Amino acid sequence: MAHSPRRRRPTQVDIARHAGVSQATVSLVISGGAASDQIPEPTRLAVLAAARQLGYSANVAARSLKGGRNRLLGLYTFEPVFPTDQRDFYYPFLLGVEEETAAQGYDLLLFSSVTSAGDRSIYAGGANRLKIADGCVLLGRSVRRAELAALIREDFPFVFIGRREVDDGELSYVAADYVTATADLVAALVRLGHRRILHLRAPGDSEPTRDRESGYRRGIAEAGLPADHVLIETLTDPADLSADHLRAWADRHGATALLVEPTEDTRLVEALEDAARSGGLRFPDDLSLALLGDPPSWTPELRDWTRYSLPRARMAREAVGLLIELLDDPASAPRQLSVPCAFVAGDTIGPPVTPPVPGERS
Amino acid sequence: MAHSPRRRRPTQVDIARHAGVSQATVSLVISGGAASDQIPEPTRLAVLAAARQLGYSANVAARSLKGGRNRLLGLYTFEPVFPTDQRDFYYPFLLGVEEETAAQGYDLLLFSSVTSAGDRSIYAGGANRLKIADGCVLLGRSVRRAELAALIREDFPFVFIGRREVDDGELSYVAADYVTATADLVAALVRLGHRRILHLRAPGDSEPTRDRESGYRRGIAEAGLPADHVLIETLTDPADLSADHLRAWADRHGATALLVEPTEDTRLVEALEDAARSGGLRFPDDLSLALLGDPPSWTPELRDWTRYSLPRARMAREAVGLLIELLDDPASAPRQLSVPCAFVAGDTIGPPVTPPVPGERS
DNA sequence: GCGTTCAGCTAATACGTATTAGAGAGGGGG
DNA sequence: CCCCCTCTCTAATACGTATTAGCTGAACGC
Repeated sequence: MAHSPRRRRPTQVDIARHAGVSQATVSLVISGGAASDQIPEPTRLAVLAAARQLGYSANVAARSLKGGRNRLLGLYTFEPVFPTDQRDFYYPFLLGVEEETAAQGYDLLLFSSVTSAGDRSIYAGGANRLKIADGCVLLGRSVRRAELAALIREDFPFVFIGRREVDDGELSYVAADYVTATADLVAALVRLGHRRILHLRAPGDSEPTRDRESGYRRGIAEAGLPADHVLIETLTDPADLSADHLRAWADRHGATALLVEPTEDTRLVEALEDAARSGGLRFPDDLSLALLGDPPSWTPELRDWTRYSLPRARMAREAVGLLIELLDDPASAPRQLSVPCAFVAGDTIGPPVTPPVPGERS
Repeated sequence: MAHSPRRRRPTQVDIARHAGVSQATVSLVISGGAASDQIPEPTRLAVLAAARQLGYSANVAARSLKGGRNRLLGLYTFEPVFPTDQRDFYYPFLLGVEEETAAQGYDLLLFSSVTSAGDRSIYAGGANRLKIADGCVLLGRSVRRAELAALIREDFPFVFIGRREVDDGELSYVAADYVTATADLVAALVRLGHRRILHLRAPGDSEPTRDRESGYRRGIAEAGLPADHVLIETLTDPADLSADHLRAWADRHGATALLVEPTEDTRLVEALEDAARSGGLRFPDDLSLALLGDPPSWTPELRDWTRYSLPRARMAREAVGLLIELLDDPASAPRQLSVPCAFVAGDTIGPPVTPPVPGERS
């Protein structure tokens, strides 16, 4: 079968010609929700019939150029989400965003393309790609602050999943309350009798890491423990989580419990599983250990880690809801939402086994 | 902080005024890769300086309005993919589509919104929603043929993942070769000594189901078995897969092996697991059983089913590649790709245990 | 018969960019 | 002095839609 050269997409002008009306009328019928009432039924039907017959669909570019809406929400991630071992971490967010977007009657645009320069940037080719969407949900740890600031300057509506700060102004976000959740975890350990609790934090100073540290410090302070009980180490490489290494760290600080900030990939928890299995380190028999967040995988874990759990799907849905509120009221100021983390009791903490260092406050 | 009323973004006109040139010159400098050489250095630099100073970024909508393309590929699924237990089945497709789309420098638009009418239709509001994208990958079992036909009539570029047929013309698809894979599975069973092999097929007559049945029939025929050895039952409800029911079916047909077409949700395989566990039915000790496709979950299975496996990620990537070829050469005819399934040996088939029915051809 | 009102439509325009034809200046060759 | 060429830049236009001001004809009141 000979294949016809691709026809030009029908425009409102084509429909107008076909239905014997003007382009303006077509526009009113097709998209003018309010003004559409003023068009009498016969005309409306004629236009719609012509539209259907010609296979019309609006040109997004033209529509958004004009300032109209596309009923498109974007999802932009600062890290590649899909084909890595990080996907298990990000997938629940994606799920939530997708679900709520659909529920609100929007379609979802995944900004995934890497530019020719190999640069995964919002501003590619001097243009803000996100602008095709009405608004955007942002996600990811390795934020490029400059781009965030530029988005704010441009007044582009977006919501970050996770607390983010920029010098140049406020932004909207939906964040998990790491501070309270971490402080609560410290309190739980103190109640069990722990006094020296080591916090293994991630390198860098992204907000999630900072918030966990704040929560840890607050927990220590609220337990009435002295300042020299603030024990923090930075975990640069998950490979350092060998059983021997963990024991050495605990001994050095006299710690009986560990609070570990998990990574978004699978390596950290795998290292822990390995320390327990082949390293002979038992939780909580030798050491209490709690995770400051979810193990990355959403598949059943080998261990039931004591931890708190981010309500990822809920955060995502809230973010979409917030974004749509921003869209509906463009004059509104940036807003911040905080959602609590869920405590998961697990089975990796218990009473301290190493006796407290002599001379320590009870 | 008071929030400024949304500022107007600087445009090329603003830059032009600022730099004392025309808008056309600005356009040439900013985006005219080739023509940019013809602009003398001082002018170029002046324009770029002005652009930087004003914080210019190009308006995508305007750009793509002019050019026609949005560098957007769509993904439309005929069933809701995300929030159901079908997601494990569809997720690998999504993964592959996303990956290849990104690799090709496109962004991915997920058509997920349900229209106001509650109708999950391509044609909503008298318009073809898909047209927002340059082209579209389609996916799903419960195809609405009429819509497919309409897409073909409109010359909208799309590729289906899975073999589909429409009366009105040809369409492009990337399909798994169910026929060969199923025939091969029959041959494997025959080699083990099976003669009476029961095929449990899904209800309905979608292409995947038809292809599996064709493969089954071909396998029986190629093994030189007579026509009365073609044993087919339709499995309406996965709950019918109880151990008792399976035994009854096998007895009625004198079958020693079962070929089961899996569903896209988790119920079927769960029923099988259950038949084995609480129903005391052992594979392959009591009965050989192979799946005509993947168990739905991509998480580790309890049983290692003998089966063939669709190369879902690869099919998805091929579909995207094919779609982009269609876009690059609009005059090209629809194309069909077939990819082989991978045989997974598993541990649920073995020699027949019930002795062959007397009088049967060896 | 004249003004008024109203429904039902259209003409015109703006949105920001890319592209093309060509204007204007300057110079060199005949 | 004229022709032609090059170099640098600009005016004009198209892209498809949304929106607004306003046109037309009919109905109505007085």
